Amino acid sequence: MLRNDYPGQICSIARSLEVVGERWSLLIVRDVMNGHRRFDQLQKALGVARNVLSARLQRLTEEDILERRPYQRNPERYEYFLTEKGLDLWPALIALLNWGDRHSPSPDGPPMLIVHKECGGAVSDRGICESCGKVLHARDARALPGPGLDSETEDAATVAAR
Amino acid sequence: MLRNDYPGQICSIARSLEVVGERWSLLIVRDVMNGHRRFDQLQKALGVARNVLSARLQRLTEEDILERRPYQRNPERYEYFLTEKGLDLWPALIALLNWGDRHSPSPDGPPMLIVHKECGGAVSDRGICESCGKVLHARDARALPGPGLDSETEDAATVAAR
DNA sequence: CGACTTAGTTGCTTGACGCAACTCAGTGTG
DNA sequence: CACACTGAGTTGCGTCAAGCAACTAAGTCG
Repeated sequence: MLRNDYPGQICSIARSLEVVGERWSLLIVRDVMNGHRRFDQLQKALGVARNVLSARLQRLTEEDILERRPYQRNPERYEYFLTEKGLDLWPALIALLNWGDRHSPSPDGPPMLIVHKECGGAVSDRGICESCGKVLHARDARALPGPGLDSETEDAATVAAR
Repeated sequence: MLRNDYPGQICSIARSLEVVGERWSLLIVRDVMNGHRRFDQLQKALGVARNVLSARLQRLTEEDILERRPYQRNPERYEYFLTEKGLDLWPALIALLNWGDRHSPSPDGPPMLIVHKECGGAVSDRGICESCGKVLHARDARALPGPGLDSETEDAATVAAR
């Protein structure tokens, strides 16, 4: 049992945070959503310590949020994918993203935009397309670099936009 | 500067987590939403160490998520209230709550139910009333103890339901 | 043959958290 | 008057998690 539990808490929020409330966990989920799938890719994108990344990937895999699939043999190499449970974290990520944009705005606008793949509309804080009104899910949306992203971080942006 | 930052991250999710991603922060916000306003009340409800609670309340106040107001003098005693910024975390909390209910269900059903004050309808994972369809905010909803709450924790439930 | 790649693991250090005890100002009780 | 109690913290100490750097393992490339 890891230490990040909340003993005595019966609420589902607490139960969720036991799993995804650990430092880096949600950012790992976000990056896997944005197309980062391999250990080194995630490590470089996040700047997280390798041992911590290793521990988180293991925990997230155990919790059925990520799935570890081999993509080659000799030597065995693995990629990480989101399960349905992992993809279902999308509304929470969107809520946090919009909260950040609204209350700690960067001077030039949001660093990352989320748009509805189908119609290109902006996505609201509730994960709803503001142009067509549909309630969206992780697969319906795409992240694009926003105006608040300064030039020195362009490479990170282009990776994230894939 | 506290350690819980994510250097090199430009994303708003990371910026949000710098503030509310610390252990206990979101649970404190949840409890203040549910009517806990005083130090000892929060400490007992959460079971968090007093020094940690003290540090979190200070940080959340600095970040303008909570507001500290005196409710008596001699000796000075304070209560904590949510600011608009704090109340705006509601969609994120609802998303996490619903994710927990969906993916790590307790045997007897959810331990806590969120309902629309006005019409009593259930609240969806997007913070939308399932009976009247309105997009809700923190003040429009109320938490009630759910069927998954076992008898031994009834006192916590009644407090949370206020 | 040595350098590079990928995916980790190991060892060490620092810092955050948990726990218990203490403070401080005032109130209530015998 | 002495003593216990309340509320809101603060202090000190030990432990566990996170950061950092170096190392391993299996295979590929030049």
